[in-house]
Amino acid sequence: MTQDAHLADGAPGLAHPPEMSLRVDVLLPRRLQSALAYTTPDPELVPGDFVAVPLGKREEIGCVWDAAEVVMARLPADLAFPPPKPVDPSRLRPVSRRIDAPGLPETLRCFVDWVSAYTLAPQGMVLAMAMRGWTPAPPKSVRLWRLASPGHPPKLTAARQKVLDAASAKPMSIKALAEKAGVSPAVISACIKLNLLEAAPAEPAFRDEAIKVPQPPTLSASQETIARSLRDIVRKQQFEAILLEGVTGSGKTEVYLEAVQECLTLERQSLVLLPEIALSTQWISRFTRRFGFAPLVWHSSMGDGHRRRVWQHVRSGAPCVVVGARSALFLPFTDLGLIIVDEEHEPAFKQEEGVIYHGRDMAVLRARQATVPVMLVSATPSLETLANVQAGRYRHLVLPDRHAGAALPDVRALDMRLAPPSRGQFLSPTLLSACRETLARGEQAMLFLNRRGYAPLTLCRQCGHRIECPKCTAWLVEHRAQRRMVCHHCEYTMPIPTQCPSCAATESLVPVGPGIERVTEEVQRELAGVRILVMSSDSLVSAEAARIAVTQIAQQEVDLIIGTQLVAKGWHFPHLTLVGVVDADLGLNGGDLRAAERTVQLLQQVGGRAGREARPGTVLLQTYLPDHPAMKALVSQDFHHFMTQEAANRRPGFWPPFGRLAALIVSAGTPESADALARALSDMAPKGEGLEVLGPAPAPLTKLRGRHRRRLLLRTRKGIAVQPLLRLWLQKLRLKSDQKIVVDIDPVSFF
DNA sequence: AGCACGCCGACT
DNA sequence: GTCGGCGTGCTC
Repeated sequence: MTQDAHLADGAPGLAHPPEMSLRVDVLLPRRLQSALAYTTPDPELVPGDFVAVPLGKREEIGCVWDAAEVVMARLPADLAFPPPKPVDPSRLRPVSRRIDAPGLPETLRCFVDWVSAYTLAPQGMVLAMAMRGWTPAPPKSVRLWRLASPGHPPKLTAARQKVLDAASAKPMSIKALAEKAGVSPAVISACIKLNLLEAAPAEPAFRDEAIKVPQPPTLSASQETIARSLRDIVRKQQFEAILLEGVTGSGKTEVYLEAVQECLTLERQSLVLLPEIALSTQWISRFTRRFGFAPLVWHSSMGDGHRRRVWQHVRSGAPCVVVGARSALFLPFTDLGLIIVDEEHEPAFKQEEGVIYHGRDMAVLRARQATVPVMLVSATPSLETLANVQAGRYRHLVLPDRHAGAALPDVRALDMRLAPPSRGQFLSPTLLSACRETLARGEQAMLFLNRRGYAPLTLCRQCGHRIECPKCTAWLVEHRAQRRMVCHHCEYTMPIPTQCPSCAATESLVPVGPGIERVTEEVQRELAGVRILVMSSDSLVSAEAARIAVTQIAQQEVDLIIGTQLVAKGWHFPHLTLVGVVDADLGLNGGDLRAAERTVQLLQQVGGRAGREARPGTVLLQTYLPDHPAMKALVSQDFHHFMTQEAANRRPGFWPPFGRLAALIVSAGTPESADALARALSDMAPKGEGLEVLGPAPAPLTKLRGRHRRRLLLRTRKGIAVQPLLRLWLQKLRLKSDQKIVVDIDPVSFF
């Protein structure tokens, strides 16, 4: 365009005032370390606003972010890091436009900054989690308005009173209200301006279903005492962390739902985190029965429409209860009043991919930033949480006994060295006869084995060859139902070979060890005619399938349940009285720091499925290590004694929670490259008082998905922040194209 | 997502 | 020495 054409457009020509050009930082939901700088003429643009910005040739939606100094100022000193060097002002491009929609609340931006600084994940990746569910153009639905309670009663004209009367029934659109009240839309607008009316949540998803009559539970005296404390805590609206502990079946859920009720009474928002979505079906129906309406459900496999509705509802500040997976922490709550983390000890709260964070720990942080209480709930709390109780940081509330007088199950270890199963079988005679007796009494039994498939290993009897995954250091697991060999660590599968891939011998391949398919076969053989239900991630692929299974069990359409991990969850099976653990030692191998703790937590949870009603339950643990502290703890049911021992084991070495860990997982295309990088890291390792670098060691899965892995572990004393050390350390080296380092702060899994 | 840039192999 | 494929990293 020429100068003349410009003038011809009616521009003020030479008198054109220099366009006021303000600098704004915009964070984009992608792999970006920090916000990018843009310019804008709009002085109204504030942090949190969504904007469209040019990025290369494309246009992207991002969020106006707080200036680097502001971000640094709100991080604690030990998480702060040098701000990125400023870009040349001439390179800045202007923001395309502001998007007219509610932005990200400051509390959520704070949370994003903190999570990014803590986990060392790119800030943009963390923002991406906070923007899931947000779409640039929410479908223009008609805004609905409802009565509000204005601070000061303003002038009420006759017309306005008519509007208020009309609005008292239910939220309505401006047009509908005007018609009903017989006034002009202008009166409605005035009411809105005077805060007599407020926007109702766009789609009140939790009132979608017919509201039924709430059924508040009848609480026992001890439950009521705890419930009263929880309600008091919620009413204070201060940050406080509470451990709510109670054995399986003690009615923890009913009790913490009282806290949720209190939060609803305050007209504020509650967030309940569950470790897995599989759990949510039963939880939702329980909640719905209690409150008469359904909660807002949030997890990663929800559809976009649903997700958008939940996001908008939460953003509107309208009171609600969200139940969800850890990612629900990144919802834009504007009036959060309470966070609950159910089954807080569950390792599933740890996100192991992308942004690696611990849902439980981040929940405590989110609660602190929002100055609201957070309640961690478990029958078998993690050592981390118990240490926080011990240190006086968390309040400890304990539900002493099982609800309705049900007794805790009787737990016995079956020493497999003394009474082994028949050759090629995995169920000891004792366990089998216990199953028979239980079924004969018309009760249900459950066998637990945390191993999918037919057998964990397929071996050639001729040459000793083991069938392995070509991409991972792992055996392929035979899945007879699918007629395939499956790798449990990557997507690799192959047909079941008819001859040995190594020596070509036929009929020489034998299964070694049990998986639940093999146990199922054994039960069919030993307990003929028994109605079996298999519960594993292979057999229950959807929430619907899980729901049907639970109903079948409750209605006694099955006699015996065989399951993996999945059966350990909070299910309530009223007729189940016997739980058999096929291989109680399974989780103890592998040199994991928390192997024993986790075994006790898992098996106690599984055992807790037995005898939840009138008839007493029995738990039988098949073990070759009956003297292991974990087995002894399960038999004596003295969880706290065991955890005291665990603490004593970890304290001298400064293992968590008495010190801090960060894992560096090095991976490369070749073993040599992986070794070289691991050595380079090791050579440049930070040194100093109270810190130690362990490794490099081959990661437990030396090869995973075709990549060769090594592991280093940074262990520091309490009070030494690992993040600045790691930043400096990693800054020093340049990675080759095939090399990668993943940082895992506070690792939970050692794989 | 799309493009620049750099490393490495093949060819004039 | 130079061309060009492809893989990584940057985009403000």
